[in-house]
Amino acid sequence: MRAGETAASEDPKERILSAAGEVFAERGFEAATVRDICLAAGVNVAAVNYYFGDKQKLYNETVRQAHQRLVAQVPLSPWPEGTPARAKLRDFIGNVLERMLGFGRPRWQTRLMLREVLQPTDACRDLVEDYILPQFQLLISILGDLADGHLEEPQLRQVAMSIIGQMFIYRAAGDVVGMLLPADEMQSLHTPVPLADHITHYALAALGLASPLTSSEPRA
Amino acid sequence: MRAGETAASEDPKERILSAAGEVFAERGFEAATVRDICLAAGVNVAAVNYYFGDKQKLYNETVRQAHQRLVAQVPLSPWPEGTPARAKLRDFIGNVLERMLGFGRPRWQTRLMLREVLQPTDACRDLVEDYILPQFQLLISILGDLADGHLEEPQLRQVAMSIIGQMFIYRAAGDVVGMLLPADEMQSLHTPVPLADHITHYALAALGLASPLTSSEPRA
DNA sequence: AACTGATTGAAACGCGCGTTTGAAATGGGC
DNA sequence: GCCCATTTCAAACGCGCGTTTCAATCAGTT
Repeated sequence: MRAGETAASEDPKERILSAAGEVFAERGFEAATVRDICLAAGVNVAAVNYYFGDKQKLYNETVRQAHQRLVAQVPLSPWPEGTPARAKLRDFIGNVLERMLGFGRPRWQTRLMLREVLQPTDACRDLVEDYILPQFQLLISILGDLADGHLEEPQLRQVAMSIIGQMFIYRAAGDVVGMLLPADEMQSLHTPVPLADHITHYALAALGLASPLTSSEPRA
Repeated sequence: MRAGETAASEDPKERILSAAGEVFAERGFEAATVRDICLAAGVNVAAVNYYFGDKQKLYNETVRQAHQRLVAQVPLSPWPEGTPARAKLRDFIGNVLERMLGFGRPRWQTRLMLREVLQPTDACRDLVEDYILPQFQLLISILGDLADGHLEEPQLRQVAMSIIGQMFIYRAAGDVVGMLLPADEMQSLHTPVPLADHITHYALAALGLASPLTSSEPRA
């Protein structure tokens, strides 16, 4: 009866992982129930223990898989040689924002990662080493190119953290951000593309590589 | 027998609220148990229901009280007239960071607020209106003074959100930040005072009101 | 068709949770 | 000293959770 299903996968293990991703991301480990996950996956409650052992192991596996898929679908250095550093910066920021806030890809993957960042469990160390740290180092290297020897590593890291913070708040505290801003502005200025422009310009101006935000001259 | 207790309050209602604050902040609403809270408060399990009705009402009351205490102890405009805007900016950033990251005051108060920001419940709307929005508007007005008419309100709000994001990440994702930075640097450069200097300078430089981060000239 | 190991299913188990109970303890007013 | 409202306490209740059970079903082999 493989014509009966609409969009569900054949393999029950896959279906459970996918449903678990959504439920864990939405409600967190504690509040998510095995029964809800199994209902969403269309399998019996016993299936979780049959395939994964227990709820904790299912969670670990869900995080591991979500994290590996994220790593796989994010190329680390997509630029042809000779690309100007400021173009790389703009691209980097745009990509991260698109991944964090955009509507491509299932939302629950990054939401699950966010939960780990906000309140790390055992699964977090791998996530940082495989996914976050490489991106952080890429940003540092771009900033190093931009500063051209005028900034020490510690200062580069400070600037990098500033840039990440500016993106992070929209993902982590989006609801409250929405309460602080006019609704129309939220949709026009605080979405991936204009935000990427702003954060990039803000950084370049602070580094003396673009005109200050207060002037209307073209960028240096 | 008021000499008998060491640091515990007399009033059981107070003791429950205080214990609940710590436990809710540490583990979240779902994972926190009424039994743990009562054990920490040194009262019987029935006391929660006797004084507050149920767990949910206790949580609401805990958030409400933590939020009101925060509001009460944060003066909104502590500057004498004529204080330069850039000094106000440095003060504002320093104060927020000190409140978020510093070791004065019980940690659980801001941690509870953070939980509300990350995943708002009913208690969040009041928190935003009474506590966060006024601070946000104060920051906007400081930035307005600094920009001196060269920036429109929407741009001011973008810059304000950038500044808040730079502080917020340290509070919300401190664990992961610690994994990305050398341990000694975390303690020397990413603590309230040096961070406030950095974020202030970053903003002023971006606004063209201080020398770029890449130069070693004194600030303009 | 019969056997066999892997998978599914409905029902139940034990446990810890929030909550309730009803009696015991407490303490101020007469 | 007694009364009565308030507060405390140990014990229990009902429920939903993660987990287990074991019989039913399925799929591949002979």
